[in-house]
Amino acid sequence: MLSNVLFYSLDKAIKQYRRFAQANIDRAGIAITIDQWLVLRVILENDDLTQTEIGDRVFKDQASVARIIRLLLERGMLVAEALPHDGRRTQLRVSEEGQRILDAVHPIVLNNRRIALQGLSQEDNALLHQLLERIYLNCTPAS
Amino acid sequence: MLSNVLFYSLDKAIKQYRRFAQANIDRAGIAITIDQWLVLRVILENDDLTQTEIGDRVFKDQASVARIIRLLLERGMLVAEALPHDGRRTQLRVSEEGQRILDAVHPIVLNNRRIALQGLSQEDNALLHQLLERIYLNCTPAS
DNA sequence: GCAACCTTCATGATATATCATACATCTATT
DNA sequence: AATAGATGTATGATATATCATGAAGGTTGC
Repeated sequence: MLSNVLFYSLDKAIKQYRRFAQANIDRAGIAITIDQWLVLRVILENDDLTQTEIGDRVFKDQASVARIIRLLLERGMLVAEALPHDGRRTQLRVSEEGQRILDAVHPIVLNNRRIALQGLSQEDNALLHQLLERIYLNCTPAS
Repeated sequence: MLSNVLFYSLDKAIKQYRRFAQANIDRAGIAITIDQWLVLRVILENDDLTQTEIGDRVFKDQASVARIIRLLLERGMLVAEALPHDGRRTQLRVSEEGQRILDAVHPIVLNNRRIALQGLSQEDNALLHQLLERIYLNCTPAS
């Protein structure tokens, strides 16, 4: 039975949550995807990461991060300036427009989470995080 | 903190599991993606579904299913024949090659699940499914 | 039997994921 | 300082996700 497949249950929950969350952002008239939002948030919190480091934090490939950053630059949510000490990199900064969008998305994210977790106790929530982390570790090759 | 974001934890676990599972299939020299495998399995279990119905079961868009089916046909894992009573549809069947691949993937899937769930008790496992289902329902608009 | 509507499937556009690779630049070693 | 190796970024190819739409076929009501 497919429903016994762990992948299937996880995939089902995350996809529904993703659709729900994205729909609520869209409905608010905010032009950003969840993935772009994640990257933008990481850059806001730490603006001197490489693309690979950003990818580690948001669990994306460097190539995906590169393309998301390009979009965020094109749409004016990020600005870049050359770094004098390393010609390969640029200094990324969340622009005012980017900050405006982050501010607008924030309450929506909180509300999404609240609705998604309705009926789950604090202990359920903690256990869920713990189990997900355990699965993550189990699937992570020893390094 | 990003780690507080439900989406983030779910995304992290499912992505790592997906990479782990796909790597094990690749390592066995089997040329199929997890998503193709899911669709193939559903067709094996029920070969008279429309693309939309298949999509409902594997939690994919009809457009995604259409493209996955085209690939499965191109790679000889599925065969199609016209349905006399409805010119829009075709009868899909898992080919011998498709069955061979399903058989080869099966033990790998079981092993993936076993490893991913190491250290989780029966109750943990049941609770995980239950919590994921609850999140799914919470994110599903009343219909 | 025809018109209006619905279903099924295909496909274009855009975003993301993954792998591989190319290119530039930086660092370490000698 | 020159070179070898490591790092940072961009991009091509392929697969998938989502939305929108088009085209063909089916169904219903009249």
